[in-house]
Amino acid sequence: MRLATWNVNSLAVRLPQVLDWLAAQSAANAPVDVLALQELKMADEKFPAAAFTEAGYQCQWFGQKTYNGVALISRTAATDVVKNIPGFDDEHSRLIAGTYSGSSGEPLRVIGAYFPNGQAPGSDKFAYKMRWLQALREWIHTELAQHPHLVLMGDYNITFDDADVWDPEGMREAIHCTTEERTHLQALIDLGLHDSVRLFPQPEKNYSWWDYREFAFRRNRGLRIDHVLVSDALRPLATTCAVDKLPRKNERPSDHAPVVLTLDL
DNA sequence: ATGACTAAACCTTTTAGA
Repeated sequence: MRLATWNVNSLAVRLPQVLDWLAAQSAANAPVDVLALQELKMADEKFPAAAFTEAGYQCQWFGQKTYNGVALISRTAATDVVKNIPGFDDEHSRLIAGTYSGSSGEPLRVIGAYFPNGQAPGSDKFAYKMRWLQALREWIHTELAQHPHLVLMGDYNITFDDADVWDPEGMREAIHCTTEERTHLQALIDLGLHDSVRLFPQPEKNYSWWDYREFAFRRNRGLRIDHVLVSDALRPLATTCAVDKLPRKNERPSDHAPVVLTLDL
């Protein structure tokens, strides 16, 4: 199975690129089984379900006007779909989960999430990010008990460490790099999850997001903030995980690139 | 330069992203 996450920064703008990318994966004999999208920035009634259906995919989506919004695009149908963190009252559409079947029928829980940005340490938005992270950890704890094969992927808006930051000195304790955010990320890891990208050899300065300004992509001034976390039971089944920088070279690209995981499942 | 670019909406200006 191949799973991917991609913050598309407006699905209305990026739909052709998403369809092209999915088709290119299939053409390379590496079809994507589940693609988690973030930042749809569209109300549910505007979601282009027909375009995905015509391309051979099923969809679950949870959008909102202007901001946020997440979806799961898949070859097979999802069951037990959950939207947002149960028990956490949230005005934003940030999380969607579904259960899929592996090649031998074993269930795989897939959670796609758009973590809050947090704006700046000390801000109201930062406090919301911390509350959201706490609620996520508590819910993932219960999810892991029910679903040993679990993938939590999306735009985390958090770097693990200096290796994920193009300018670690300049961004010391800045948003996406604070100790408080990284402590929450580590708390997720401590539930029994693994950073798939770090399970495999990677290029130097391996990022998933680059600012639109100042030719940041061309200069590879980026951050690794899009992550694919796999559960303990899935870890031995992971065979590759990498950032696909190709779509970031498109005309009118998203500022994020997809991250793709391959599983022996 | 709390800027630079992109996207959406209350659209020639503001809000948000990261």
